[in-house]
Amino acid sequence: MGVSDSIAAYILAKLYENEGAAEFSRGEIARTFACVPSQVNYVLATRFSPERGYEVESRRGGGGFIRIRRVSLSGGNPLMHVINSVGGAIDPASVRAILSNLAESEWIKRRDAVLILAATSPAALAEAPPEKRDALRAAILKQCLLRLI
Amino acid sequence: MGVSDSIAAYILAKLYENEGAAEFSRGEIARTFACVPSQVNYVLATRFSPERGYEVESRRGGGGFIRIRRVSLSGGNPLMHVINSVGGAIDPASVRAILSNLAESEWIKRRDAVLILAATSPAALAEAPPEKRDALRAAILKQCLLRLI
DNA sequence: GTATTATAGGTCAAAGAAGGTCAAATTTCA
DNA sequence: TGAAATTTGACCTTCTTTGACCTATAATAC
Repeated sequence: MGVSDSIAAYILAKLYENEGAAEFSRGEIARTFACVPSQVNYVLATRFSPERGYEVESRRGGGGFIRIRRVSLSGGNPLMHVINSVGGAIDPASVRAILSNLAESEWIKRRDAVLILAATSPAALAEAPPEKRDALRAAILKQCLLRLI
Repeated sequence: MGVSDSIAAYILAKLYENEGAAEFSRGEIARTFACVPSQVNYVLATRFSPERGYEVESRRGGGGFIRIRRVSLSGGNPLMHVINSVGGAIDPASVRAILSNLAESEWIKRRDAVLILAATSPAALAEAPPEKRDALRAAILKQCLLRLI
C-alpha cells in the first residue's frame, strides 16, 4: 500500500468517526506521513473528487484548513449518477435536458434548475475562451448538483 | 481558530447582545486579545465590511471609539443594486460576503446562496485560465442574481 | 482663547503561515 | 514494455500577524 492509499485510509477513518465530515491541516498530514504537502492534494483530487461524492473546502493562510464532507452514501442517488455521467465537458442543450429531467422528476427544485441554468448559460461563460466553455459548464454543473445531494 | 477569528466572534457576540449595534475601543480589544491594535482594523476590514452588511464608524482622540452597526439592505431592490455594483471581476471572498449578506437579510434563500457559491467556487472555475476566473465569477454571479429578481 | 500635550484611532508594507498548481521523475501494473 | 498512477519539488496565491509611522480629537496649560 503506497503513501497515497495510507493518506486516503486515514482521511476515510476520520470521516467515519465523524459522521461524514473531517477537518485537518495539509501540513499535519504531510508530516504524519512524511511526504510533501502536495501529495495531499493529489489524494484529494484522485480519491475525494465530486464524482466520488465528496465536497472539499479549504482556506489558506494562518489557521488554514482542509475540510471534507461525504455527500453520497450510496450510488442510488440519481444526482450522483448524473454527476458521474456528465464527463469533462457538456453543451448548453444537454444541461438544459438534464436539469429539466431532474426537475420534472422532482430530484431538484425548479428554482434550482433555473439557477444552475443561469450559471452555465452562454451569457455567464462568455468571458471564457470558447474551447474551455463546455469544460467549465461541466464543472459548474457538477459542483452545483453536489450541493443539492 | 486564529486571533482574527476570535476577535470577530467577540464582536459578533456583542452585536447579537445589543441588537445589531456594538461599541468598543480599539485598545480594549487589543489588550483583551493580546494583539497589536491594527489587527482590530484588519478584522473590521475583512469581516465587517459594507459588503457583509456592516457600517463602521469611529472617532480618534481621548474617548475615541469604534461603533459597528448591522445595516439592513433597503431602498429599491437590493439584488439589482448588487448586480449593478459588482464590476467586471470579483474574488471568492467578496462573493461569499455578498451572498451571506443577501441570505441573512432574506433577499435570497440560503439554498440559492449555497448554489451560487458552488457555481462560483474555485473548484468550479479551476478549468478557466487563472486571469479570467474573477471575470467569470462576476458574470456567473450576475446571471444567477438576475434570475432571482 | 490659543498652543501644547496626551490619547486615541488609521495606514501600509513586510514577514510569516498556510494551502494550490504544475510538470518532471519515478514506480506500478496490465 | 508502455500506459497509468504515484511521488517529488520548485514556484505561486491567499490570509494573518506585526510594527513603524501618521492623523484626529480632547484635555490642559498658558
